[in-house]
Amino acid sequence: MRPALRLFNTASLSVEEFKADGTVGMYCCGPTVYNYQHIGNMRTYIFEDILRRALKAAGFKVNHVVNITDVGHLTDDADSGDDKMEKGAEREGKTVWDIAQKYTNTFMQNIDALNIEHPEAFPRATDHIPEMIAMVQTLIDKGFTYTTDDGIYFDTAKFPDYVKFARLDPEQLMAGARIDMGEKHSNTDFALWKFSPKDKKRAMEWDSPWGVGFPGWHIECSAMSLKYLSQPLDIHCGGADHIRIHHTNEIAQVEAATGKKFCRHWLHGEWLVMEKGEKMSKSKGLFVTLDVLKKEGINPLAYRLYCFSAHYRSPLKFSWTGIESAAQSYASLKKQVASSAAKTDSDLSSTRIDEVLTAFWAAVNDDLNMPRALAAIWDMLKDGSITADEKRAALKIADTILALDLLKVEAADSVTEKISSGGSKVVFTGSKEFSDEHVTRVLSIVDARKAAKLEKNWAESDRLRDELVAMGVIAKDMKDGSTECVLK
RNA sequence: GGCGACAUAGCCAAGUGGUAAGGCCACGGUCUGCAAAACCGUUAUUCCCCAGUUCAAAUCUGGGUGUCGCCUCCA
Repeated sequence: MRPALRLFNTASLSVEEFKADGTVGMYCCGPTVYNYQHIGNMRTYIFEDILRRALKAAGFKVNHVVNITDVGHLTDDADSGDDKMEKGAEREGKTVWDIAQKYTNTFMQNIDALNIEHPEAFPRATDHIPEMIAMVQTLIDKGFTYTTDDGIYFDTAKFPDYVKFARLDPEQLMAGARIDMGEKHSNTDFALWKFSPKDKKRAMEWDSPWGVGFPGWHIECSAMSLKYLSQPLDIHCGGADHIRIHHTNEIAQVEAATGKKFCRHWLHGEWLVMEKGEKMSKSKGLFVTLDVLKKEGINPLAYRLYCFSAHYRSPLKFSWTGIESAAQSYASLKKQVASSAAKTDSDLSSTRIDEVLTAFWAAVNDDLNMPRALAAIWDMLKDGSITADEKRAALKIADTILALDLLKVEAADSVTEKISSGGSKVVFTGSKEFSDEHVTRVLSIVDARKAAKLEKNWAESDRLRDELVAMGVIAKDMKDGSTECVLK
């Protein structure tokens, strides 16, 4: 018996049993494609992927939508702010459209590398300008807006429930305001449509009933979520930063426009933080991408495992020693699976598998507690009362959530086999690439060491191994007489 | 300035009233000429500090210290 799926809801600040009729409509805030997504962004998508997989495991169908934000929002709320897409284009000497395509592509590559399932829809903001204009028009018609010199604004004073979701105190927000109010009536009012500057043509702008301009920063998610999902949405996710501004504004504009509840269940992922606890952020230039990880020889799935070490609602500290320990953990997990599991798939009763995975499902369904779920997997692997067949079958099921390719045998392409001139078999492993001459030198040292070992000249063979270490090579003597060289 | 979160072993962390999960590292053992790998085992009388509630507190309350986040685009 698996327990019912329980999930934290930001709206109630408590863990609730999740219920839905059949299909779950789920909207997750996606990337703005003006630059690389860093691994902190990826942490949120991994959390949402676990949510998606847990929903499916609990028997729900999922209709999952993730937006691609390819409209340039401003870097700040004042007129002086630059458009991020335009800045990206300027930086790389390309058009904004090229920039959007480039970073959409790398985003897709990244999520694929992390075994993140694709949602049912990936709508792009620029394909939905008419829907956004229609929603703004509705809000205008219903009297929730006012117009200033630079745009059409949502009047939060007309929506008394505005403060409810994030439990805001408008007076206090006012007191802390650091931004230029411009002509806004209230600090919490936000733009629905911005007019293009009169003296400058923007790279991305559209005609509207109110003049040439571009959509405000919150309208796209609202317009697109309502186009692809039925209201109220069952689930809406995003990063923790979205609670106070983005999601609060979304609720206001949607509920004002439709008169109906926007979304039932909200989940927010916490930050990946740097060693001092500061969040990884693009604007601070403090970030690591998946490609950087890969260059350092870290398997993306080791990063996925790293994300499971903390609960999604807790900040997770990132460090290089941390990611290396995750890589180590990932390697040893796969080795355990390979060595302890039987070679063939077996048909075991699902009751028995669920029994073996009791602790695992209890953890997953308890608000996606992946640290506990992983602990359950380690405990299961060490449990002598569970057979190898059962372990393998259980891991296959657990991997529908973990998606760590636990049963997949690694392709041997990172392993190179060479025969030295002395006839020794040398197997090269490891992530670093070495030049041909470097490899040749390693081979000759391996030969020399082998000769020394045959003469039982241990001092010489140890010296030669040290020499290899100095070159960044760890030599292991294998049972079959070959030498494995790990390049570091 | 306002609001909020967090503080658990060397590191990453789970645990929200019943006597400290798990991973990595380290250490010991088996194996090895020695190593490496693998396997087995060990590692927090204690959860930032002080006071309180309770039969019982890492978990609740009050105070203090520290770190971070949000209030501006942001996962």
